[in-house]
Amino acid sequence: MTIEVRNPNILAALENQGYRSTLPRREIVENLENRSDGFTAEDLVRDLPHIGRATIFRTIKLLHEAGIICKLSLINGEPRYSLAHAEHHHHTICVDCGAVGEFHAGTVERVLRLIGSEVGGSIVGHRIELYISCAECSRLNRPAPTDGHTHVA
Amino acid sequence: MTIEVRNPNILAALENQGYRSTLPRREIVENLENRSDGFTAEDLVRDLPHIGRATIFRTIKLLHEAGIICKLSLINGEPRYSLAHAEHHHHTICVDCGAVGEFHAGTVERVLRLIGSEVGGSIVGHRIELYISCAECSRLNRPAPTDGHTHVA
DNA sequence: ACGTGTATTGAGACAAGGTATCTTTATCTC
DNA sequence: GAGATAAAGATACCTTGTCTCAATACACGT
Repeated sequence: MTIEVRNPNILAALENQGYRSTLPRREIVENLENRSDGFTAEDLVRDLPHIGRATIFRTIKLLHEAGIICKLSLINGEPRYSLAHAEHHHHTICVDCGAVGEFHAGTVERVLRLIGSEVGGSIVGHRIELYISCAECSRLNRPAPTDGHTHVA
Repeated sequence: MTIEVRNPNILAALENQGYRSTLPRREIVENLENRSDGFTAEDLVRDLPHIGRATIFRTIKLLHEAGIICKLSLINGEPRYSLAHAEHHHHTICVDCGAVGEFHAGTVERVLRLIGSEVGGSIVGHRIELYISCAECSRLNRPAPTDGHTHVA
């Protein structure tokens, strides 16, 4: 059985790190590449029913550790995954349709570094998520309500 | 049975919103006020074994919705809760000891608002978490390693 | 102080997301 | 192709919550 992988870079990256190129991994990577929005582990489980649940989760973890996919959380904390396109970035997440975008802002990084130096100790990392109602959704829907507590910019 | 509540404001806030002041709620609020670090729901379940699990979770949800506690996520996504001290703020979380701090940075808010306007649509909210090794932990431990993927400032 | 309506509780089943274990299978290397 | 070993599949289990429903406890009017 042959699976056509549009972008072999991901598999190559895994192989360079000593991982084997197996059929389930190829199928999962192929499935990932055909997605534009954020997805859940269950999405993959449903799409690839002949692949075991554990393998799906193991592969997601692998890809996450390799920096190939990002794990992000919706406004209510639900997890979502998304293919990483840039090196260092953060995400905009549409609360209505779930579309995920990437952005990078040097200013924000600088300010966080400054804050880190003020509190002492050392900075390990940071997480920034910007929840939006995307252009299309906010045109269609009435303006999305805030939850009253989430930090609205 | 009388429970001494150091800070009656929290209960008052709930009562003002139409909620009853029950014994379990008083006990949970009291327990919360004696904590400085982030805590899990299971911490409360363990500390207050005579209160039902469901009630612990229901009360946490209630307090969260009322803006009295914040829900935040560790670097690996595990949930933690923390008493809110300021109105609008974000958190520093020590990856070694779990200590939670608050900060506010107008610059970051402004930049995020700007980014939101660039992507179109409307901003619903944002989440910012700054993972650190706090002053004490980074003095004791060898410098905390990064996970290689988390966005290091 | 005392019923009474209703919010809340407790117990336990259930759900989502994920990990551990253990046997079998598939890859890679020679 | 054979052999060592990584990885897969099945399944049990874990964590963090949520739902249901009967029993209880608040708060309010009198």
